Amino acid sequence: MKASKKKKLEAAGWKVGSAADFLELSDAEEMLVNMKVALAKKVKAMRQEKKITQQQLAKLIGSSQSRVAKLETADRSVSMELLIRSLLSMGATRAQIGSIVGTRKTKKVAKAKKKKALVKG
Amino acid sequence: MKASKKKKLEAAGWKVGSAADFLELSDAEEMLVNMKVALAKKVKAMRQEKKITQQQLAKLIGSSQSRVAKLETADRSVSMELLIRSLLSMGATRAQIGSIVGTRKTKKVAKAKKKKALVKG
DNA sequence: CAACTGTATGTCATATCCGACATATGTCAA
DNA sequence: TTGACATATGTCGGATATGACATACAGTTG
Repeated sequence: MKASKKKKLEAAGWKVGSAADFLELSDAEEMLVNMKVALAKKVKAMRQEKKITQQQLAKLIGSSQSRVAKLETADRSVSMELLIRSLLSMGATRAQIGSIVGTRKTKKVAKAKKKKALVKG
Repeated sequence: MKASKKKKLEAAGWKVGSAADFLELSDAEEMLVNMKVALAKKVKAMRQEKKITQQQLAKLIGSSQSRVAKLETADRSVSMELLIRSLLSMGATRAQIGSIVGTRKTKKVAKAKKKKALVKG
């Protein structure tokens, strides 16, 4: 978080910690979730492009249809690892995956959510 | 795997399956490992650039020195998730991480390892 | 309507990953 | 040498992710 913003928030009565504080963590957490959602969408897109069912993809990656469904909906029980493994198994290149990971989709709601996450001091 | 290469291998007496075969999986696995190693190196590089100890980084990400050590050596017990989370906690951008994920480091040993992984038919 | 296909959701036992701790190794200075 | 500090390695109980299964839901076809 920028120092100017932090000062403003503190002046408004918000409790803002240091380095490992709530906000920073939630920032990282949010980015992680966004990455997962982006990867999940790619899994679904690639599968549909290949015209195969979740069942078939499941077999391809040695898993089950239900887990593939969770993968594509970015369920909280799925790891980054499995998402990437799935993409690789469908033939995605590291460059493609890197592009997804590195491309931030601008979201308008971000700010509102962030404010909610703050703790009134 | 390219069709030409597959044909060659089969002619030489190697058993080569289809889509979900051993080779493809081990390819994905190898890429995954390579990604992890690249991310691990970045964790170490960023930490050293910030001139902080593993202990301090551990505190920053809510972990322990031993786990940070494993992180930086790409121990098999560390997940992609934790690697990325650590980078984000140190202030890495999605673009930076995406670049690491997407950049393949050419390795000469790859071919030899691949041949070893084949199953004589 | 029923029957079928594809996808989503909930649950569970087990496998994997986690932080934490002890301890080893390595380096440098007193 | 001893001590202090940074990093690596092994282990362990608890937390989380896993594949598998049942089942619900949504289309489509007959």
